[in-house]
Amino acid sequence: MQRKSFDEMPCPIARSLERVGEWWSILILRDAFRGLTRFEEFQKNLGIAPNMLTRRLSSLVEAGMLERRRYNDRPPRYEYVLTERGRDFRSVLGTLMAFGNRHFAPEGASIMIVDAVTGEPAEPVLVDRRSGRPLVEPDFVLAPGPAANAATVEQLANRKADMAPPARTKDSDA
Amino acid sequence: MQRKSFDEMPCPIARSLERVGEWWSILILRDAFRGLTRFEEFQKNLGIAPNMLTRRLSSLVEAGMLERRRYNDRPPRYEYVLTERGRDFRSVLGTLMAFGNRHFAPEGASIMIVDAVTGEPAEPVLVDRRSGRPLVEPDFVLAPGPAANAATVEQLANRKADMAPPARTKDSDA
DNA sequence: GTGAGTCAGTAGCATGATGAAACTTACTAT
DNA sequence: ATAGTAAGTTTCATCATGCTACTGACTCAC
Repeated sequence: MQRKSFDEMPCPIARSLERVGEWWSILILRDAFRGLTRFEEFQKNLGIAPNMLTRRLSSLVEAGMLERRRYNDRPPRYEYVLTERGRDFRSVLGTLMAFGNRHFAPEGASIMIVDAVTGEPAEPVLVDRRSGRPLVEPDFVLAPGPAANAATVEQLANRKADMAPPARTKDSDA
Repeated sequence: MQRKSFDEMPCPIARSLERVGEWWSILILRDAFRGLTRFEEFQKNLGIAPNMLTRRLSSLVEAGMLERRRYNDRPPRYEYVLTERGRDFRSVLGTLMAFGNRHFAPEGASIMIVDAVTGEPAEPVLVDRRSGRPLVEPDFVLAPGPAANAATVEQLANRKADMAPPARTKDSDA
């Protein structure tokens, strides 16, 4: 069975995962952010099999996250560099890193984001750019966007308090 | 071949992906944030095969992201609710949603985060909680944490400008 | 008290994704 | 001419994914 595609789903999370959700893809992007560009560099650093690396790099190029470019003509040699879209993935990696450090690093953080000048560790939080307010539960909610379909609208209407713990009501009225 | 484990890697991103990086897992969490709790709800909404759903729910429970709890005794019925750790995954979903909306929603956003009062769409950015400054390239950099191993330290030392485009130097001195 | 429906799964099997190891191509360096 | 490097491709085993059908334990309508 082919892996089911998320691409038809109207959800931006599903669409993103369709491009970067495969095994290895995100780690390749992580390494690209750390400055790796060459096939061999990725291969050594990740311990990935070369055939897998070929497939993942190709799909990331196809998704517009990486650009494959020849840096040497004879012999032909290629490197993979982040595109603008790829660089925009930074915030996702940032939150994922922070999440991992909070929950899966019992020995303490092994890598973190720090102030470039002071060296002070940063504490990444997601906020609204304009107001600067953190995007947390009661202040901000999920809502259908301009391109939402009926199903999305209905699903969101069914429970506005999208991040709420178990304030279940359906049991009674179903 | 068994899927290679990321768990031994000292990287918080790799560790997180080990728990939530499988196909479907993140979409299940997304639905949990939208208020779904029951097996059947997930199954219908995602269009996932029931055996896959069973496996993914179990692994998310094992990872401490969801809690399986009995809400009915006769017959035994279970629901899956986000744990504290699971709720902490919110920021990752938020950035992923924003990223997907920016790059893979040509028809426009179908779902977004809005101000609960005004309905104004939020623009999610990642900032340092204390200073409020956005976590972007020249101001903030990656650095080894207290639990970093030698390899991590060296890799980061090799290129401090972690997000920099192709300012390659290794060609010349290698 | 029989049949239909609901909920939360299991079981069986086809197919495709993942992975290890070996091999290839096209050069450069000694 | 031999070894080494960089960027892959090929082959093949095995594991994960996915579809369909089925089960178990009940509840509710008639």
